[in-house]
Amino acid sequence: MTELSKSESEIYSLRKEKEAAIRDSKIDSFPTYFENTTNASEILKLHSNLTDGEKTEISTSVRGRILSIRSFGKLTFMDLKDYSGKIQLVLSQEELSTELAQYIENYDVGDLVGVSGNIMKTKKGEISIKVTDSILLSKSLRNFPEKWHGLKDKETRFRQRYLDFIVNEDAIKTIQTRFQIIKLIREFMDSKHFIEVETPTLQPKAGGAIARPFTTHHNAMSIDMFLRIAPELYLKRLIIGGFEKVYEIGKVFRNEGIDMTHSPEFTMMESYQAYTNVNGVMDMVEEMCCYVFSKLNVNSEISYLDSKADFSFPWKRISMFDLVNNKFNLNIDFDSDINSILSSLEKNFGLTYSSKTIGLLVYELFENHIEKEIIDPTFVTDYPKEVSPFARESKEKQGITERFELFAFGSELANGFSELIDPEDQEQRLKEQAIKKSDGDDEAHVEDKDYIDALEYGLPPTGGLGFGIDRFVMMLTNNESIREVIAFPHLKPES
RNA sequence: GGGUCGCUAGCUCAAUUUGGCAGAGCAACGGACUCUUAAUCCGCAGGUUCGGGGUUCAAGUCCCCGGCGACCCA
Repeated sequence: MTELSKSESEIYSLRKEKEAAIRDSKIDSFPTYFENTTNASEILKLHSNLTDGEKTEISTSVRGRILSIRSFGKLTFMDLKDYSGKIQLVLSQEELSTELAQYIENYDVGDLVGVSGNIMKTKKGEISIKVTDSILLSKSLRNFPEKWHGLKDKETRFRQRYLDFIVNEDAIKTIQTRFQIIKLIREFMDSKHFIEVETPTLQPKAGGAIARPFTTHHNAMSIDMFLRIAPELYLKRLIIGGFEKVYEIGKVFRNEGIDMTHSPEFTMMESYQAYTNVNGVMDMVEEMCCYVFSKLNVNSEISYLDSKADFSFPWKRISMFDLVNNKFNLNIDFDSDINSILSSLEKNFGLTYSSKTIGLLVYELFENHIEKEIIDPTFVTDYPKEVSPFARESKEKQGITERFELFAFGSELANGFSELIDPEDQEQRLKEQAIKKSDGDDEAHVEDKDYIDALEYGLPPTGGLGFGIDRFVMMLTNNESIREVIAFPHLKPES
């Protein structure tokens, strides 16, 4: 137990005394099981037609946490909260046995109790339970945050997330929506006959994305291992093995900074489907989001923070080259002369770039000047080969891949492509990454002979997708920070 | 990695500008109260001002070092 301050320990010992009084009472407390007949919101829903002041003989029992107590001496009101909502309890001392009345005197805000009683409506019109019996299920020994202002301090909210969930309805609602969304994504993928799989989280090589991994060590095998930065290369091995449609929802880990949109561990849905390509993947993403929106009753007009976006389908699909050309009034094509474009950018916009290739230049211009401005959901296509080591090169446009990233509200939501299936090409691309790595780029991809071996047995033409669950949830729950959509976001220990 | 701001009672916040007894509301505790729902009224108590050092007669306040957090930038 952490050390308590003086006022905290006073409350602690006081509540310990009340707990002892409860134990000393003839009423047998702290049962391991308490049967309820219904829950708070069900009661409110079923009895809204009562008239003010009406009392019924309908008996009910519920269980939950006491959120507040308003006492009038001989009449006491309490708010009881369970998973479904809140219900008011009315306790009239004259209608309870002396023993039970004394017993309930020992209840505090925060205690978990079971109650039985009859459903009624107060004179002021609040549906309540007139308590006839109650039992303490678990005692709270700590002082709760204030009921009106609640718990605001972000650090405390995330360090003691359970308190946040008890006190802040928005917090619990966000997490509920998160898991509902994940469930809906599963439903959709299952309906499309994808099978859900699990691939290694501990990997001897951290592959499938451009990111710095967390490192660990396996003692028995005596090798360093890495937490996965993506499940990609294993999922494609499953496609090689004959699974034609697979997906995985799980954590990936990237050893990078933490900010409003980045968490070192986050949740991705990755899917791979044989015999389709980048266009099929974009279609599927749209269909999947459509399913989620309709089940969540989300309007196609989505408000997020200060902006509004039109999520009606179909979503715009536009080449990164077109976006850049429109923005800078240029006419860059995959085979343009880089030097004349660099000088034109400098002359007309005062922008100094030293990109080595057309592809890298377009990519940098897009990242620096355009990405943040994309509000309506948009599939940006034609990613340069240099930044897409696993995507298949376009047949028509040299140096450009069949790849897209989906953006909305200035943030990346998804990434997908026609998978590179040629082992020689793949080997060459990873070699280029390895050179970057040896030049000091610790995010560059490692060579992976084992994966190349697998490709040599034949990967069918395949469309792959990575879909960022956390950011999707942020947009649908109107949360600015990724921490809000993660039940237990990481914080540095205090000491 | 750089910058700005913050950390005061269990919670939400004052007091920092100009160094001069560390305060309020809610929660708790004692009392009154049978229809409240931020209940009301009376009373009482609660502090390592994030930690360490320095300046000063005097530091929550100024200076230095450290911790944690928030935001902005790269």
